[in-house]
Amino acid sequence: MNKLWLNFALNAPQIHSDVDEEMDLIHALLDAVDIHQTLTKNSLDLAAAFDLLIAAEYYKSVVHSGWVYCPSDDQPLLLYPYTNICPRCILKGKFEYHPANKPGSSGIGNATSKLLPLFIKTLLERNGKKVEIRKGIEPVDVFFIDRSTLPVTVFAAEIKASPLVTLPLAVISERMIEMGEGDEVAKHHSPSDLTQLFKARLFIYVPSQQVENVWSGKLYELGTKENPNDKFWSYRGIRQLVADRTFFSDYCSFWYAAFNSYEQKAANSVFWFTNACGQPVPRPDNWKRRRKGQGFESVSDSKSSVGMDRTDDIKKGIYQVLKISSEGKQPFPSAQDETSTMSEDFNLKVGIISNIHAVRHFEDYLKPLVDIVWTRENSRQIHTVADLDSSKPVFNLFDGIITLTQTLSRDDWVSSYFSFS
DNA sequence: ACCACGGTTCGGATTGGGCA
DNA sequence: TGCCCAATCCGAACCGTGGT
Repeated sequence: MNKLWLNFALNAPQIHSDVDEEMDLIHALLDAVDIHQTLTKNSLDLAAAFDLLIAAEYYKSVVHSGWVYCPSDDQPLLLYPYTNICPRCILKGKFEYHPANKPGSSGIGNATSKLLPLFIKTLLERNGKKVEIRKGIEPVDVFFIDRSTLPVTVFAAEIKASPLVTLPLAVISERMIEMGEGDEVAKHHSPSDLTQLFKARLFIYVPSQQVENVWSGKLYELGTKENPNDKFWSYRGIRQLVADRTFFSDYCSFWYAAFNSYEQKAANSVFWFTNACGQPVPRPDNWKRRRKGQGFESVSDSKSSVGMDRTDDIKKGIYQVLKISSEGKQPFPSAQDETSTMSEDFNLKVGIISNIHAVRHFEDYLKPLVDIVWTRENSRQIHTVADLDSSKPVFNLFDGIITLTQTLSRDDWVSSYFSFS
């Protein structure tokens, strides 16, 4: 039963980016947000920008397989989608199944739980705050440390990060033909390898609204992945792209629409680009069945939810903050602890950090809990606060839930420190 | 250096609640 | 009642860490 994590919070290793490309992209994204936000004043820009950072991470692992050949329009494309459909056909209202290209769980978890703290740190620093982020241990993911207060304030955070959308990659293809009944015919919509991946001109496919609810894809050039070891091609590409105001403005318009449809489960074709969009409606006759059972594939499973919106994750997060608070804010006195000297005195705050607030599940899963305060008391005779020793401290279940889209705070320090604008 | 361990995310399988 | 889908349960794959 040690509380090492508490004693070493101030001395834990600092989190830093070991590659320039990451910090370069973060700054470029925040520059783009600054410029765009002065025009639109839309509070979603930060979260939209963060999705591009995750996208850069996803695009790292693009491979030759997993592309879909889409012959429609005058320009055939090979597309590399991140939900289970052809992204171009869906904009015409047609569900054309093709498996999504989510990278494996392993690397991505680590990357995002580092990228979100770095993104927030950079953001706060650009607003003139001094920020230290340190690697948490045991139940804590990351510590945010504010040394401008006395005593020092330490925010112990549980991190949950997951993108709303990852836009498909695209390459321009020549029109393909195949053998039909003894004659060559135009190749139809089908899975295909991109045999010339390296040095191919890779684009991001951005849905752009023509007229009310009519969308069509625009291609923005990202650049090239030079060879298998070219890990940061997408970081370079997106950094250059976001300097283009047209791109960022188009992208944000799309992202707002996607966010709205995610929130309302609206009947909008860009809805099908968002994670956790569920089953296609109406389901086409030839829609793919699941491997087992009589169910059908989804476009994107409700489990692959957005931000902190996965139900399992909310529950896990609440347990974590409760455990951290209980151990950290009101330590059990024990002989062992008396002898161990706390390296420094600090004020502990506890909360959850995510890219996007719990849009769908706040009402059912979080709202009933937000106003809970607690204390530890082993008497069974407590029925009102008056039964408690009046000097007994009482704590918040969490001091804040900080996300790029919305901050829920129950603490003055949290409110002022994590104000993003 | 190696290994065992626990933590991460993702996604397949199962459960169960709401609705026709 | 039976069907459908989101919620939940659980395991795979993988990573970092701490002990030997």
